[in-house]
Amino acid sequence: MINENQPLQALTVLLRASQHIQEVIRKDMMPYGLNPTEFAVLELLYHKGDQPIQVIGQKILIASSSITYVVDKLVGKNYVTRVACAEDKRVTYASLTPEGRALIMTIFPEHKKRMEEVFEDVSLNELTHVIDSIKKIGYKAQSM
Amino acid sequence: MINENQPLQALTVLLRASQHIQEVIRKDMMPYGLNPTEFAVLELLYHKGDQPIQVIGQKILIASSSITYVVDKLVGKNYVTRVACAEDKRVTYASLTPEGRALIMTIFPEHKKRMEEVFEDVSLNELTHVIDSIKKIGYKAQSM
DNA sequence: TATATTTATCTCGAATTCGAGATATCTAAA
DNA sequence: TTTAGATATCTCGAATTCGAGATAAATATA
Repeated sequence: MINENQPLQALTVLLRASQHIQEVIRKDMMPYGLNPTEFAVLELLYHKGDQPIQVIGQKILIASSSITYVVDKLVGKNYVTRVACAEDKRVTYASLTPEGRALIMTIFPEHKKRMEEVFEDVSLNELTHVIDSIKKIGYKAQSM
Repeated sequence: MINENQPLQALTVLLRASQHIQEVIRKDMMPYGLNPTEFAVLELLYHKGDQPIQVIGQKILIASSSITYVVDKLVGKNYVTRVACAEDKRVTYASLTPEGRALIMTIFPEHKKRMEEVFEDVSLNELTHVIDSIKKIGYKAQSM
């Protein structure tokens, strides 16, 4: 593969790697009865605190109507509650329940280890460069 | 962000970039009435020739039952036909129709240009390293 | 103040993807 | 040859995601 088709090769490699990683996450979450989106929401709330539905959608790149569905699921499993915003009555926060917090505190360290595994064949120095480059690519794509 | 959480940062950056790129592709294909999966199938057939349903699924990482659905859609649009395999009667090939070939021959050069745009902020040398690293990461994830 | 616009969430129906199981065919082993 | 297991495709129902539109609330403008 020479330079001519480098961007297309980069595209393929990038998208396939993402799919494989997402598959790892999907399998890791299955025993907990979570899909990757539900996990992403729990992780967001755990690390960033209560978040408006709207903001969750922006952070994990999912439409607001889809977030409503995911939060419904998590509420049904008693991992999340909806909390009305006092200042702006249009806004509803999603908030971890004690059960939700306990679950994500169990899952997250395992997830972190697994991701260290995924990236273990790439040196720290290499990974730093990769992050820089992929950031540029992501920003560019976002702006298009 | 120091090294402690580098793998998690890499994960986020990688998955988000992929989502943004896929969104670019989705929007680019919309005027042609194709979704990204349908485009991926047409592109595969265009570059690799007729392919068994099964193989298409492996190449674009989609379940065989989903490929059946996608190929049905493309057959309905008259871009693809099913061709029985003479040697192995279990196998059905998907094959581009003249209309399908004409369409992908129109779309593909535009797609290529767009992807060059996506990656234009990263030098060729940089991109070579990125491809190497992401390949390693993808292989690792695939093996887990 | 009254009206128009924007924003946040939700409802609803459609599209896409999946997994489990069915069917037909092929291959290997007894 | 017959049987058992493997393989390729498809059917079906469920899960997930989306976009369009509805509703309520906040904000900006006349």
